[in-house]
Amino acid sequence: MGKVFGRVSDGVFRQEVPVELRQLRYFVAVAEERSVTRAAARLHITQPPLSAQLARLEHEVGVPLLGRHNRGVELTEAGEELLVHARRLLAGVDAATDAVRRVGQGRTGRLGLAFVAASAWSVLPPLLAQLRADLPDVTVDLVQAGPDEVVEHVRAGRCDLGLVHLLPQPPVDRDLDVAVVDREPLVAVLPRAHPMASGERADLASLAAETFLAPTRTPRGALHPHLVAACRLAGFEPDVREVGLAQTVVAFVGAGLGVSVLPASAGSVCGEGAVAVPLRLNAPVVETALVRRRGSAPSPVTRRFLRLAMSTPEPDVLGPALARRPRS
Amino acid sequence: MGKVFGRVSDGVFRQEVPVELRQLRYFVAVAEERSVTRAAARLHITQPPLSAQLARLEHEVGVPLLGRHNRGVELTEAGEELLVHARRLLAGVDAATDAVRRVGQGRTGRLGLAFVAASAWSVLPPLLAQLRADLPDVTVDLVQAGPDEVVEHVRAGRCDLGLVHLLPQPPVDRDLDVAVVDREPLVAVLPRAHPMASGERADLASLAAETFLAPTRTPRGALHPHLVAACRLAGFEPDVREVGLAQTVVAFVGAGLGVSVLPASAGSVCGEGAVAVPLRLNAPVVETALVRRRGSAPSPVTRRFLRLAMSTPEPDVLGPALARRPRS
DNA sequence: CCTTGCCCATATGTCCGACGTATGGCCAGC
DNA sequence: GCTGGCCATACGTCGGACATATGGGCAAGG
Repeated sequence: MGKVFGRVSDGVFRQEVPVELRQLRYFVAVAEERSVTRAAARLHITQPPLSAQLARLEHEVGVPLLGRHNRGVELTEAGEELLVHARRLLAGVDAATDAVRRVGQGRTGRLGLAFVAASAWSVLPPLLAQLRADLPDVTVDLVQAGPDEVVEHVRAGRCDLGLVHLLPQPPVDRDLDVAVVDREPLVAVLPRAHPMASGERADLASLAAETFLAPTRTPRGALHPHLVAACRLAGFEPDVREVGLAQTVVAFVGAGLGVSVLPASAGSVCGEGAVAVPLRLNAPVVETALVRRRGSAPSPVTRRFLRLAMSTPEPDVLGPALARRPRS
Repeated sequence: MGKVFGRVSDGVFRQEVPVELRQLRYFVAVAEERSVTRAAARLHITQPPLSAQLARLEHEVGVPLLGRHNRGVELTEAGEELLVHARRLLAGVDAATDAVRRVGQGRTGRLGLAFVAASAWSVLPPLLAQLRADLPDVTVDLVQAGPDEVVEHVRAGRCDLGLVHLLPQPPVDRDLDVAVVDREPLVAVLPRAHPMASGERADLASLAAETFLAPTRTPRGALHPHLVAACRLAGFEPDVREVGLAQTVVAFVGAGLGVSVLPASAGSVCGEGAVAVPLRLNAPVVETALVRRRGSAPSPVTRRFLRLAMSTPEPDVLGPALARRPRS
């Protein structure tokens, strides 16, 4: 063991042979078995290489760790000290790999999610509930914003995902990935006192003379174009008045200021004064989608969340949603 | 690298390839350099094996840790997580080896030390002071006891070391190691009013008629036999009265109950009524020694303390003490 | 006292894996 | 389109980790 050259005094000839985890694992086994032979059996190796690793470890640390007898080995004080540290370190390695694995699998982490207000009526709550149930260690940073701001947040990387309604003819965004997570038919939103409010189905064409209330028109705002498109499909050009958010539209309809055409989920917030009535035929569909910046790879949490959103059967008025694009 | 059989999907074929510290060290270097090539240079290896180790680590953890570009690499979220853990673990390994080394070198630990009361006047205080100065992280468990109990504590392994006076003709203890740490001449202890108390030197023979006070006689008690031996050397058999500990002897002498012969250090506790006077000639010497059980190897702290005690020039009335038995 | 048994250390051969050299592919910048 | 930088792959080499075989030392038992 002792080299012919070099003093035995500690520190000399410590030629940078770092400690390895294998040695710590072996040492713990030997310490627990109080025997090299039994430890070797437990480690599924033979005794000589285990002895060699122990000698190596002792050389690296620079102090004897084991007292050898003919009945086995005993720990020196330094060995007892090392045993405590080694157990802690090995447990730390396991915990670390677990933590890293969890992050890598998206089971731990943060998700920045921008969404338009209207989605809080429909897809967002069940999505978040599912997320909390499946991935309790994922923190969601929610940002409510208008449609344009949502897309801008995603483009700028400030949010991982955005939740918006798609336009009737969605533009091709080269830099965005789009995944539809919900489809809703449009419905007529009428004052409770309206003659058509009590009917099973509403005939859009017969509303042609009414004042139509719509959310504010913006480049990415989809509800306004959907309203206009629905009216045109029914054969007339609506008299549109912009009043802000969809929820404001519903409130104004309730106040008798006009009628509107909105996604079906708007019916859940109609309150006292307004009612939602399905359209008689050819009800256009509004798609709600998650958008993601395409440039960089999605974070593990993002991937996981997307998988969740695509695999979850959404409450879909039309029927089972088509899960698009299982993986890129 | 990939075997012909087995899917590439993660998790399959995780055939128990544990993470090694080398990989963590490499990974930290790469993470810090944000470049495999630069990290390889820093690690004094070439780039390909470093890439291989990284791939191996990623395979073992099961999730990608690095995003590769043509300008270098970037950490994934899992990589960032691992970086934190890896730094902590590597620092933990260094701290652990340091701690173990300290224990192994006796720079940290506990020392059980039994001692006789009289040694607290002479060798013990400077020894403890030296210990606190040189090895501040060593805790000393002090046990004061009679000579027999001290030896018994050491024999039973309850104390690492014992500090006792040696008998005039010390018995050969097969199972004990003895290291003399101090030599003191015997002195006469006289009442201040005693005719001989004012002299430079005391003539023991002329005290032959006095009552001699001595510590209680026990098998290992050395002071009583030393007193008797000194008197016999002076040519008379003393009239001895046992009164307990050496400090009691001094107090009784001060009270005028008799005279005594004790190690020179007794003079430092004589107080008002008693004085210590060197003997005229042939003053016998009392040796104070550390005793240790021979059976088992001494603990690192014990070794270190013994080295300290042997190397320290003790305040020796005779002159430089002979350091006996540097190592067994 | 000698034998037996157990356990750890040493010697030696084999093989995997860590490393080095050479090379290819990919992407940015000129 | 060419160049340069960077990472991955291919392949040969060598050290080290492991297995087999053997030696030595101590305790228990004859």
